[in-house]
Amino acid sequence: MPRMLAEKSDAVAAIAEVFREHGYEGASLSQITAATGFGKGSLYHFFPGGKEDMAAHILAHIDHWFETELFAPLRTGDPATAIARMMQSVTTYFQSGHRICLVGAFALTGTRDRFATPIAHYFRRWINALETALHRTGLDQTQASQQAETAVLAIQGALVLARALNDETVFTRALHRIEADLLRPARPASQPPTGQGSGGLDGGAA
Amino acid sequence: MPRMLAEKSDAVAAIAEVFREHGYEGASLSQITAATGFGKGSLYHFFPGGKEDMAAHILAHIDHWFETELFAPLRTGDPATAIARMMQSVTTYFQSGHRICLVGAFALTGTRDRFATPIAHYFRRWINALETALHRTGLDQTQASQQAETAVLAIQGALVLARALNDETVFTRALHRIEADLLRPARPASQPPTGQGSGGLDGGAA
DNA sequence: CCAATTCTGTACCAATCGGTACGATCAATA
DNA sequence: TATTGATCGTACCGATTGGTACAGAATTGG
Repeated sequence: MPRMLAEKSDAVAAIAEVFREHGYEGASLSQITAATGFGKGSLYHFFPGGKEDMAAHILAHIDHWFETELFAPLRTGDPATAIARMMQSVTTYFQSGHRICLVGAFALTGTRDRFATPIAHYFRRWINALETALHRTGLDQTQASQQAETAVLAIQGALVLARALNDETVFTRALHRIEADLLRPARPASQPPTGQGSGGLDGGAA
Repeated sequence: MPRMLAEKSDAVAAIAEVFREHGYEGASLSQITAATGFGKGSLYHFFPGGKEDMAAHILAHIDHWFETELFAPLRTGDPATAIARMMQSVTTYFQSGHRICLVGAFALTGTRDRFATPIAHYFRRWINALETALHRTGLDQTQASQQAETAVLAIQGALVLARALNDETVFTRALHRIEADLLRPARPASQPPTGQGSGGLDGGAA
């Protein structure tokens, strides 16, 4: 069987950057050919489904990287170490806020409807993995769930705000605070702020 | 002088929704004409600069709305009341997470470079106004600044995550937590955020 | 070596892109 | 009501869109 002259995965990373820059709908094939160095022929050979096929491969690639690099350690490794490693990996991966989260960006436009399943899976697994780690540090299930959701949410917010203000210190400052919150020793059943409770029951999504 | 047959501002709101749906680069003029009901003639009469002109007007409109509805009360009104009102307005404006923040979405793609100034101004003024309110509740300047940045950041993250998971409870849960954090009575001089202290466990981020 | 198969550049397609031109249409004033 | 100038629809422009077709270059197994 003839080996490939070039790797499909070579293109995936380059295309991802085009999507990061212009969004899914805003990215044109000519920009993609320029960024990858591949002609349309090669592109449609690798990705017969066109742009949608490319985006699907990119999301799968991102998902796989986070799974092995972050999620798995959170689920099975030493919790505190895995959490510290997560913050480190996130900082590196997002280049201290200079690089955006493609999954988060996709979630904000109509692109979400096309890729709703992988987008939701990505964040759900991230939150669940972090929740598992927190639970194993001694936090009760409810607090672990809340903290995990809050942390992932804050990372996304940090990416938005750092880019909006064009200030990477916003990102690094936020990540330090998030890490401190996560590694803070478990509090013994702190009383909820009000009787309201904000629907504290588990938020199983649809 | 002939009165206007239709208001420019009528179009602004409709165009904003198109941008929310498809992003700036992904929004086409035909989608805009369909959404507004205006033909290209009217559109280019109102916005001689084309798409970029439209987006600039939209950003100005959003900025003005937030300025009068949120920022001004935060700066001059009763702090606790203004903060509570802010959370209420944010919930309504973003429809509990079903509607995205156009400014935040613009910040994530290359669109940011086109509108860097209004985007940065929007978030900077939001943070500053909230910081002022917090300072007037008794928080010292450093803590007020930190809390304000954290809150605005969390709101943006809540919008991303709620849309990604298609679960509005993520948004409402986050907003309740943010409000509780903001209105929590000032703590007496906890150590500044620069300290990496916390657990003192193995080394933190780079 | 050569054939088989994988890869890749180019030409091409209908459709649509953002934008312009311009005559028709409208409401208000005089 | 006639005039006026803002408002609006439509036809049209060159350029570009996402996508297809296909011949030829590259790379392997035999």
